[in-house]
Amino acid sequence: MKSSTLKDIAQKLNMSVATVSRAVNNKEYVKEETRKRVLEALEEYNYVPNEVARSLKLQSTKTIAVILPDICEAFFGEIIKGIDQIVSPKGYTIIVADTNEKKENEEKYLSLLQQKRIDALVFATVDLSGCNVKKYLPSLPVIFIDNIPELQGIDSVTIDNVQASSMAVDYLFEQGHERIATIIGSVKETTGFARREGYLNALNRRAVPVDEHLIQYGNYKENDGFRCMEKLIQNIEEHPFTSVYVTSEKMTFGAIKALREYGLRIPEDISLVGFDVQDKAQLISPSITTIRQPENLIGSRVGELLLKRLEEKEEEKRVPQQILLRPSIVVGQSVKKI
Amino acid sequence: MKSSTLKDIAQKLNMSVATVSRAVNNKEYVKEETRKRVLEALEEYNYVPNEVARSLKLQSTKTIAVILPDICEAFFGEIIKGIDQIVSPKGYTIIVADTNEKKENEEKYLSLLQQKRIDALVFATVDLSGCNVKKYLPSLPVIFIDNIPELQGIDSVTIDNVQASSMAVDYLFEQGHERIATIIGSVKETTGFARREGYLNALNRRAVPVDEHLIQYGNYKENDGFRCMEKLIQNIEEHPFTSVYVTSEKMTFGAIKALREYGLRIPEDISLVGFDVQDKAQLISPSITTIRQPENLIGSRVGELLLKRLEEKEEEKRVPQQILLRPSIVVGQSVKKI
DNA sequence: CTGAAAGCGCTAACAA
DNA sequence: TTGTTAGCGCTTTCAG
Repeated sequence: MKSSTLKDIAQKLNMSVATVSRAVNNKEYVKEETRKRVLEALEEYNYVPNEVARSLKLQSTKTIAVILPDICEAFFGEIIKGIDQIVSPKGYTIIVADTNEKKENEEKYLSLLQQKRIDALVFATVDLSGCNVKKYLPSLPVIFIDNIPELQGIDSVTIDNVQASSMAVDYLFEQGHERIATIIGSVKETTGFARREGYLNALNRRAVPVDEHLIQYGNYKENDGFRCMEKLIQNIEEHPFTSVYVTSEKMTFGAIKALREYGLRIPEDISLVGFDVQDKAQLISPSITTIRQPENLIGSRVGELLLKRLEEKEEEKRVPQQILLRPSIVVGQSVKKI
Repeated sequence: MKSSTLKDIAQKLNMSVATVSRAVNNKEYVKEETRKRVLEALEEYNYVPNEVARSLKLQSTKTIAVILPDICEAFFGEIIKGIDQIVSPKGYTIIVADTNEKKENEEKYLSLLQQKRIDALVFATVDLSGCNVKKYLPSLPVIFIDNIPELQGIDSVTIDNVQASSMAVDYLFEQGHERIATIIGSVKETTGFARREGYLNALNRRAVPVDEHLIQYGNYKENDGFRCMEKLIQNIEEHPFTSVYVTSEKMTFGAIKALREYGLRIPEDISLVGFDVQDKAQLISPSITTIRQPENLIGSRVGELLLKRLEEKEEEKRVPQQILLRPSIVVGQSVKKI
């Protein structure tokens, strides 16, 4: 059965569309009896509100877009769920745009979404210059997650990456490790930079000298983790270490493979702390001690900030927020006490 | 800078909105010079087409919704990517709705999406009666994936689940196994039913008698896998088996844990074939031999079917398609040759 | 409390 | 080739 419009209903009931509209939207100034008649008619004639028309009139689509590099990463999935929990009760829908880690796709989606007149944007960008969003920033609430571009006055929700690294290194210290190697992502990105800071801070706090050879830089891929670990192993004579802290999930996997390939056992020979390692099945052995981000919390904080921005009238006065959340450390069996 | 409308542009250029519209949309009947003037003005006055207005006029939002039970499952992530690859070049955007495996959320989203006037729907439902979509079916292309409700005349894209089970069981036969246990999902769902069929067929083809005690039924959760495996193990004296075929990823994990808990080694004591097991890091040992679905292909076939349906005029004549795709078997080290 | 009418931004039939 | 106009379905102001 075809659905009908307000006008259809109004005609059937011999009233004006204005009245029907008011009744539908539970507005005041409608006689109780009128409202009842309308509500019944809605059922009868199968009325389904047309959000498109409404959006056009109200200049708001009640739609939030999330642009992310890879929807298959459980990290983003959890965040989307967290956002959804908060915003969907308020009638917002989420559009997901997967860029496959390509900057040009970011551009493409940004333009497309602007045409679709989204109300707000959550952005996990790979373009740290952020130049491709700059033009939308004044007109649209944008919240960054994961990596944060080098822009002034933006909103973001992330974990405290400095603290994350400190937690990892402190834990290794507590277990008796002093020679701690690390594999870091690109320090051009905020995550990489901050995670190195946390590592250095933790060493400094204990007055442990930094051995630059124990710091390897990759680009978040599994391969980089492998390569970096390999390098560390090859130099282990001159630059010995008893443990390694790897700062992304994929690199952690790569590092583990390298250790296996070189016949080094975890944790007997080398202790390891990973990052973001998700082992739903708990089938990896030994189980990996890892830093974890509170994805769901990130999502709900994003959702809350989103709603706040959406309600604000004067966007000029908006004071940008950088929300930092606490990471946690999940202790497994990959670190040996010495 | 605020973006302008067709009307704005028309005024600046002293022409009618119709002409500007034609120029913008690359329609015919526009003098070359006029077109050029318009195109330049678009830049200058920062024109961004308003898809909302266009949707209202054209009665099409160029939006496809995907309703799924859990966006964190990589299975669905890959499918979304596959769909996106096909439909986004045609200007379609994807809305994702995560139901958290709850039927009531399906209802909620269905209604919401109807209001948003989506053009088509991809549905991984948990409601096998399918009653909640029935009312939309005539007016909207709907394609089912994963589970298929018991409805006549619907479109779907899935793997051939009968074949999947046959492949698993045949492989075990080839490795010398004759006493093959299995853990099956709910046979009320099409996936569970078909996977059991495949198992039974494979046994029949080799004239191996079916021992009903070797077939356990769970509900796709990890816990079910554990419980079923436990039951099999406890009855192993009266109903011996040398291998087990588990028909979902989560249940596979549960089964593995049960085997470990009972001190049974894989594959030395019991061989195992899993389903959908994704071991990106290849860190599970032994690596699991598993049936795999071609997620990306499922996605692109869905995308193609979607476009076809979207282009068709007369939906009355639509002949429903059930597309069955070939699963594959990934051989690991969890099956012992005997 | 209800109705008439304008208008959100766009497309397309029709007229010029 | 261009312009005029109606209208997609809705909300909201203003009058009644």
